[in-house]
Amino acid sequence: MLDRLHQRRRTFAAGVDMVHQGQVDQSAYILAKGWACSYKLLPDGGRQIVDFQIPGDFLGLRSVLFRTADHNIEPVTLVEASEVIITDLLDAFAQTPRLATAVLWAASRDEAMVVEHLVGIGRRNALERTAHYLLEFGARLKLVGLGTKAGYDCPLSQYMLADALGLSAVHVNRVLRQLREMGLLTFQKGQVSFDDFDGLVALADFDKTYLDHDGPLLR
Amino acid sequence: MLDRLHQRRRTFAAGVDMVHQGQVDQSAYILAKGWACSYKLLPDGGRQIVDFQIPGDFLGLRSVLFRTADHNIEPVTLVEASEVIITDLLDAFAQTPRLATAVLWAASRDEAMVVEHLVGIGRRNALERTAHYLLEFGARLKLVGLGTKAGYDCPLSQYMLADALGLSAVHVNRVLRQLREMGLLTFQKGQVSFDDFDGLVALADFDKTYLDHDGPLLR
DNA sequence: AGGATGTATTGATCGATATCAGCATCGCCT
DNA sequence: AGGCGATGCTGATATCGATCAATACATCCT
Repeated sequence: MLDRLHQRRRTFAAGVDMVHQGQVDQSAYILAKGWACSYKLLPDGGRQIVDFQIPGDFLGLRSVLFRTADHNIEPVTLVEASEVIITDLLDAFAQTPRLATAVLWAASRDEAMVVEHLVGIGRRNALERTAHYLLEFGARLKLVGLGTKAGYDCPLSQYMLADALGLSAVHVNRVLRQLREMGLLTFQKGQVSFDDFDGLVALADFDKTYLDHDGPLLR
Repeated sequence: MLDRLHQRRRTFAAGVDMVHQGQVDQSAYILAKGWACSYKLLPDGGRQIVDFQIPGDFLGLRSVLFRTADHNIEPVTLVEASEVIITDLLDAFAQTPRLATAVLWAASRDEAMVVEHLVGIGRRNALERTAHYLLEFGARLKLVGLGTKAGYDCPLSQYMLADALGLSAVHVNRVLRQLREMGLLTFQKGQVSFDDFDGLVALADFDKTYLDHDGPLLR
């Protein structure tokens, strides 16, 4: 059903916003290739990255529901995405009510991730938080076949990681070094390697099941 | 339509969890009276409050969709809430597709609030963050007729505020004092008074429109 | 009345992380 | 080849907010 809603495939260059705050009436997408990030700008020029999107993720749904975007979306790498005409999607709810539940479920999963980041930033220190974040990517990428228990390709710079973790880039660098020296994980040259997966999970208090809730309506 | 889904009215005493992490198959509610909060516990015993719910808010929807709760919900005051049988709700999507859109919209609004808190905790200092939070309550309460531009009743202790803001209770106390001494707002005896609304908005970089997006499907 | 508990308040000290500064490396552009 | 911007890395110092400790004041319980 969802497949029928896919429209033309579009590509976006890295670093050029696909959506920016305040923009109205833009489209939603399903990410096919590459990474993107959604973020908010602050008056002091800083930014907070709210989430990264990887292949398979829905993108821009909230902006469409609100008619005007409340955040920016920027491709981290070259991105390919299929446009979804949202009126078609909403109309489809009438014929396929389960689709509505599925979309609602996907939105809830997104919210759960944001909540997890909120908890991380609010109550975990830089080391735990960074470990948790990189573990989460591992779990998400594995779900779509882009990562293994050993590691994954990660196109993020330390600056982007910092904006996501609420840290300075300098401190991210130190934390990564510390994780490396503790023998837990190595992030170098665009490659994350889990050197001691269980140790990491323990340090970060990572819930290995938190992303594999049952899909929508399985029972 | 939603009204037909309301079931028996239930009351919950302050401080006794309505839902706790890991619990399966519990219900969702619509809050009729009182305040509640959803939070996550951390292994070190600390907690992060993710959001507060006020009358009119949906509560526990995510837990139901996931079948197992990923957070706790605790009444802050004596709470009255109407139970919503979730299978009824999902079934209703078939007859009333707009209901699905409306629920999706409500979920997105919740997510937008969590995102705003994430930005606050990640990139705003304690003063701005506290101001922003208290302004947001003002906006939300005004929407349901429980607050005015001048202020509102707020049953939160400084401890709860601290758990929501990612601060220590001691520091919340100092921040509140500072806001008071700056002539911006007073929070005492369960009463928040905006002494200089515009000054607060400026300090907190508060987007006065961020909660009055058009409702779902207005066009 | 007396004690327990929860909350608000303030001071003193400590520590995690930011900020500033500088250097090294690499790919890209001309 | 040379220059330049982006990124990674490290040291020195500054600052915000945590933590510890103590007091005051309620309310509730006995």
